[in-house]
Amino acid sequence: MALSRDQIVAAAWGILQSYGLGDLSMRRLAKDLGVQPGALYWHVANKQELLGVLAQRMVAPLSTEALDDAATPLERAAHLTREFRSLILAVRDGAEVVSVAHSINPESLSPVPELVALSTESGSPQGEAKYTALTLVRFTLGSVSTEQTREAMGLDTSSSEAEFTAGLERLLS
Amino acid sequence: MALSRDQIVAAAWGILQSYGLGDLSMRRLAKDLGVQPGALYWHVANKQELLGVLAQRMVAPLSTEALDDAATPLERAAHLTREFRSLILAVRDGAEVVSVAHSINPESLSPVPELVALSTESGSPQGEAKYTALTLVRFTLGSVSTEQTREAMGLDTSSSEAEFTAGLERLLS
DNA sequence: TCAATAATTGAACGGTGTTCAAGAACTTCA
DNA sequence: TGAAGTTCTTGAACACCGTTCAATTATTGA
Repeated sequence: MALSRDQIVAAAWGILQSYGLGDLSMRRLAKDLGVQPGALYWHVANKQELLGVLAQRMVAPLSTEALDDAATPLERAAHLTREFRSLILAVRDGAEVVSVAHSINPESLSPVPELVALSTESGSPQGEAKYTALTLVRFTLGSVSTEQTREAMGLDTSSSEAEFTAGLERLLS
Repeated sequence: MALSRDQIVAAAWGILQSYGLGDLSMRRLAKDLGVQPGALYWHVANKQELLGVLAQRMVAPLSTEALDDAATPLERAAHLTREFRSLILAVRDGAEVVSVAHSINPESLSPVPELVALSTESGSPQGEAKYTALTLVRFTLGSVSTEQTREAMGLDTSSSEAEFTAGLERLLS
């Protein structure tokens, strides 16, 4: 069967999930697909583009997140941020990958647009809402980055969740 | 003259400052010092250890930061966090380097201990103070990481300072 | 069937961190 | 001074990395 872009992305996703960014090389990817490394470059411009796709895939569930209308915008923002943390935490080196994607496109990558909407809905002026969203996302990325670095080094991460929750509460009060 | 650990650190600092983490390879470092790469490993265990020393060097000015007694603890915390941002922002890829060091030793790397002290001084309970400090540092690292990634890609960074200031104010109110 | 297009190979370019036997350069002590 | 011991450096190798590109093979449409 012919190689396809989707196949490459799927294989890359698998390696990232199971072995981490350190093992996700173009050569390893090619070997897993039974192909020479050069073949990948017909379907994908470079490694960074591939990582961008993986980042989008990681946060994709957020845009279809069920928005419980019973909850207040503030509660929904908290829930969305928690969900964001869970999604990137579940993929090895997820924070590193999403961090670059966020940097390139801070205002359009989930959950920033959703958080801006919620913050506006709860009464913030336009500019303020944007700042709130960016602060939430950058704090979360910083936190998960620390947690995953420690995980990769075999250090204790038992306090990570409490630290994240404390920060989230400070930011949403 | 004999090669020394300090000499290696100094040369590494120079490369990081002027050319960034991408150019800071053990081979490049050896070449700059007029030595074979293997020689470095007599003085330094590995590259990561070296980066740890560079991270400490970057935040070192914070521990001797003049603490203006006229200001409130809250104002001093804000000032210290701003200073932290400036220091890592001034070194190329500074956020990336300091982020790893912070992850390995979250509670002893500056400015965390200093921020804990200030937060306690201003009336926070022990546990709360720690959370405040960690949140401030992780938000700052997330912010500067974004800013430096954009810088390295030639993207606009003119809104970075305002975004940081907005987040800082939310966290210290 | 033949030409055009799409996709893949194989090889190379110029790197990377790290290890280690061998040797050189100093020190110490007789 | 000379031998022994320690400290430091070399040179080569190992096992990788992202990316490019001419040549080649598959596939498709006429």
